[in-house]
Amino acid sequence: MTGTSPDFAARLRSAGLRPTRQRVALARVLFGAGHRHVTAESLHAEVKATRIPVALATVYNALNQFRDAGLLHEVVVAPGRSYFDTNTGHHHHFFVENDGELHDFPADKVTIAGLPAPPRGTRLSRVDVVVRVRR
Amino acid sequence: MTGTSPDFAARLRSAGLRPTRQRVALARVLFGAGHRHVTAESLHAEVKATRIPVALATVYNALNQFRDAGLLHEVVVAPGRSYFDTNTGHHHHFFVENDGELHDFPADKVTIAGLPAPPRGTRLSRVDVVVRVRR
DNA sequence: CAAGTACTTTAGAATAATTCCAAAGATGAA
DNA sequence: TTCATCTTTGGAATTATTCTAAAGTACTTG
Repeated sequence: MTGTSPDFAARLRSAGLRPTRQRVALARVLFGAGHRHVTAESLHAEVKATRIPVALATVYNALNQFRDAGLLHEVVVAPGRSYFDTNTGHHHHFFVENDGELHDFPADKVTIAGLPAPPRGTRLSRVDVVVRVRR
Repeated sequence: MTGTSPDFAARLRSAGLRPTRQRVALARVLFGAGHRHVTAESLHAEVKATRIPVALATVYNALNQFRDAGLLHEVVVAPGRSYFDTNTGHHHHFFVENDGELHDFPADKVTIAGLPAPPRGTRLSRVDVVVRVRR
């Protein structure tokens, strides 16, 4: 073999999470290929297909833990729906309003000038740009 | 009197909405003073205080209709919570992550350069910038 | 490697936000 | 006024998410 298959257990461990059977299964689905956008529901459906039993509550737990550990970013674009993005690098989103699709685009070409200073007593956490489009 | 008090009924009518007792009451609360950010729940509480009976379902109906009519903008910043903004002009938001507070800032000073073209088959609807801050 | 402890998972109940529903009520055109 | 149409309403239904307590699993220590 040329490429070593990523060691998800180690990755979880170094994020401070025990590499349990279900967390590893979830990590494999999430981080096994390119960047992904998932909802708890969609991820649950995917992981169930791998024949490893994972409860929906566990998916929610894991997503929140992964996010807290910096393995995922949470993106809120539509009421009542949270997306989790495996791309934790600096980037922004296209959101297709018709069907709820989400696409990344890199932030490195984007310049935002003229932002006002944060309200007093607050410090900047991050700037999210959502470009809403319609079909 | 110098300034005529705004005619909410007329405003609703010209938005294509029947000026019912409850819609007028809601419009009065929403548009009576400066710009507002409300949730269905908070608006419901406010309008109840005016002694005009309005069901929560009606508040949801009205907010959606007002939004569809262009009288309000919907802002989604936190999972499971939608804010409606009476400021329909071009502007962006500060979102204080700790307490869910939302503040407007005008878009006229803000320049965003280097945005990629919308995905094929879509046209731009609008660009939302959310500056997330923490206390 | 046996044990114990702390952390996890689980199913289902609980909560929260929002929408749906069918019946009762209000509005505006004629 | 009359009536057809649009609205409101309370409560049930739905959807997304979190909570809970019991059962299971992982890591540490001896």
